[in-house]
Amino acid sequence: MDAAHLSCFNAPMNESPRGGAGGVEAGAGETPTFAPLYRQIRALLLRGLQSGEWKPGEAIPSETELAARYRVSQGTVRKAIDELAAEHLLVRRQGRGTFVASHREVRTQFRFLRLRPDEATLVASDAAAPPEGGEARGESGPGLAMASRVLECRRLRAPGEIARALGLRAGEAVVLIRRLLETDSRPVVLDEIWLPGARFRGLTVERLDAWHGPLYALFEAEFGVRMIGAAERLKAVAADRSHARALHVTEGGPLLLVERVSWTYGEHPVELRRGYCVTERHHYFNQLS
Amino acid sequence: MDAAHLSCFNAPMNESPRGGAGGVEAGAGETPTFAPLYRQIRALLLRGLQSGEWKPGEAIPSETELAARYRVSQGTVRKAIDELAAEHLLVRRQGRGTFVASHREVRTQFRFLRLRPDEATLVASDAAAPPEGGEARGESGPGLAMASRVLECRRLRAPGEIARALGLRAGEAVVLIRRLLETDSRPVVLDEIWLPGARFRGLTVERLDAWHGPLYALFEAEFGVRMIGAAERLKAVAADRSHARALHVTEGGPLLLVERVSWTYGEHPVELRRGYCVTERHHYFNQLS
DNA sequence: TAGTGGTCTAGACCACCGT
DNA sequence: CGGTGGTCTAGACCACTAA
Repeated sequence: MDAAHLSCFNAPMNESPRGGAGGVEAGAGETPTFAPLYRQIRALLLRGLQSGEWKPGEAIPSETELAARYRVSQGTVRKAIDELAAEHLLVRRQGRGTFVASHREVRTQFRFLRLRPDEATLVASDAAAPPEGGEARGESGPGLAMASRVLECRRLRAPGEIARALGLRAGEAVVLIRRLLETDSRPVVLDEIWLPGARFRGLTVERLDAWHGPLYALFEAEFGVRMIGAAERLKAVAADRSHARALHVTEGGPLLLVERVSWTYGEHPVELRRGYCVTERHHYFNQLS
Repeated sequence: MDAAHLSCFNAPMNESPRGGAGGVEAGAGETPTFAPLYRQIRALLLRGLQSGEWKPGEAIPSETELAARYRVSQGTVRKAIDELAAEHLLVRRQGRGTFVASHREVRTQFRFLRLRPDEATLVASDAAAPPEGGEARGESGPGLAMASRVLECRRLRAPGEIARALGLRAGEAVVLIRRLLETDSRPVVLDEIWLPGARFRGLTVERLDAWHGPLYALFEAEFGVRMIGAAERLKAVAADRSHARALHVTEGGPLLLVERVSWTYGEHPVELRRGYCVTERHHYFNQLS
């Protein structure tokens, strides 16, 4: 990671024809072929994150140091970091530094868990940052920590439909996890999780059982796969016999089906998940703005 | 709106003890009692929006003019506007100016309509701004324009539960709208919409029938109520007899229930909505990031 | 006390837009 | 062409954090 990667002339603006609203040619055949400086810095930071140069939970270099390294002003680095922080890829902490976001932190761990008990208040003031204090409390917060019981975890060849969603060729190896989430030993969610086999070698039932905490934290810590985004589709469906038995509901009763494709850096899909949820005492929460 | 509203000493920073990370005392008993300058500017802009000084679709003064008016630098105004633009309250248009967001624009009109036909692609590249061209096309885009058939619109006294959600006293006047959304003359959503009577005087079936376009655009244009956010709860429920008849589904079959509380400026709730959706050919879409 | 992110300013130049 | 937002810089000072 060096200033040489920057595809522009990096003298101070007053002496160069660079500045302004436009930008400069992007390096190495990127799609836009033209981007402002701070987006190039952003791309460099992104590369560092993707390559594992800075790992989840670790601090990246200070703004001053990055500015010196890339030969740009601190303000430009700042704007690049601002964007990555807005996307929850980085977390800024005043006085301490800027850190790579991690699913092991309580802060972010509920962004991907939208199922909540009905007692939670409807009017959410999540938008504003919370008072930044309850970081150590283990399991309160908006979502509830549900107990996970892994039913199976096996490797098989990807059916066409799964392969398509994960960007694999049909027949490539995938991992299938089936698990049950429960509260008060009442089953709430039946999950079916598909992962590309290549990235998740060595993922077994034992490994899953030994892990206490969010699944994505395991993926990040053990397999270097950090989930950064997902798209979900929700439907109401009727429970079939197997669902009914696993979830202790009547056959034909209503279930909330949540289909999710989640991705890592570069919008590369790495998980397909189907969750069948009992919504008698829980609901899926969403905030529009 | 005048510089006098600013609760701080507005000389250039080098001559004043203001600058820095902290901020200055907020005016008139606000909650935080302390906020950086750009947040005060933000609050002033917000006040202008809320008071109707600048109406949806109109341009607000230029950054330069606002900077002069409030006696701060353009960068500070800029940061305030950045936040409001990120919350979709303002829309920046290079070369033209900054405009008050409006539900009449196609751009924003699908942010509150999450139900989509199943044919829509799952992997969404919504995150990046679209190539900014198809602004005039009427009804393509991610969501589909469903035909609305108003079943009833009447005024009544708010039941306790409704009053609580809308921040009213039980028994205050509310408007109840019931409507059916359909595609290809197939019913898809049965909506039940509760509004505070005081803000929506003169809302009738005729008024609704005469309006072609999003409901929120009507609210904004005719009643000066601009929706800026909402919280939703989703559940899977079994269709009762009346739902079954209205939606042409079998009694007991699965329906997606979407409960929504939406609010205007100041997070003041102004709508409670319950939608029962048939998800045979449609799904609720959500993007996590 | 030294280092970090956070705020604010001032000024330059640019791309875009309507006229 | 003049005005608007968009980018970039340089430098100052502040609040917060850890040693």
